Amino acid sequence: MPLAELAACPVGDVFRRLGDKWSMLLVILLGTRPHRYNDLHRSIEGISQRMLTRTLRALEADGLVRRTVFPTVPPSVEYSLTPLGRSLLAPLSALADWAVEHEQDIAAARTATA
Amino acid sequence: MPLAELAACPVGDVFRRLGDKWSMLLVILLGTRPHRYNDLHRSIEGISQRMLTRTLRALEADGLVRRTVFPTVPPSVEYSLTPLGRSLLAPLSALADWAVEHEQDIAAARTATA
DNA sequence: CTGAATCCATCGGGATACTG
DNA sequence: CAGTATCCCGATGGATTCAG
Repeated sequence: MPLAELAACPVGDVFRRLGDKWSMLLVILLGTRPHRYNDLHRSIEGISQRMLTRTLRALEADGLVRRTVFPTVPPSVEYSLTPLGRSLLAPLSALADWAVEHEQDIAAARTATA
Repeated sequence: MPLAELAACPVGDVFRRLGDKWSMLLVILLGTRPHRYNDLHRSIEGISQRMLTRTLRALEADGLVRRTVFPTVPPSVEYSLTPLGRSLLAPLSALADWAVEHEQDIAAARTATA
């Protein structure tokens, strides 16, 4: 795999897209099961309504998340991963596993520097 | 793999750390071979001295990058990946491969939305 | 319940100039 | 060569309020 060539390419875009505060968290969470709006709002703990909506809309525009409205009373909206979004779960999990394996290494480096 | 539990954990930290504009680019670039300062500055095309230095320092504090100073005249500084940094290349490549495979999917979703 | 709208603080990040 | 020091701007993101 030509890493040097990949660097300038879409890899950076993907990281910038998912590198914001909540995107990757939402993808992982929606990877477990579909969620409703307030369901997500309660699950995430700390996200504002504004950022939840904005992040969901961005992921929807990227084709990673599907938004399904059920015309009930009161209205109910379900968010789920698209096939593209689900295909992202595998490489995302690889990085998640790395993070878990090495979190104390990073913490150690930080305290050593501090 | 317990995805739901991982979500709240260090995964977010990793993404935020590498999600800035240049970090992941530097890791991939340093994964190919060690580089000197101006070497990186020329290779990256668009990065300012300020951000190059700041990003390198941050990666160094995270224990991902090693900075080696050779006391020559004029001074020469080499940046390379630590073992921890190299261990990150594998999951990073997985995500890079995903980005390359699906870049047209994302582009298609974007134009469909726009 | 599912948002939209507005206001405002913080921060990332670029341009430029200067230094050992 | 390898940085540091300032200045400055736009984007990110939180709090709050309003609405269908």
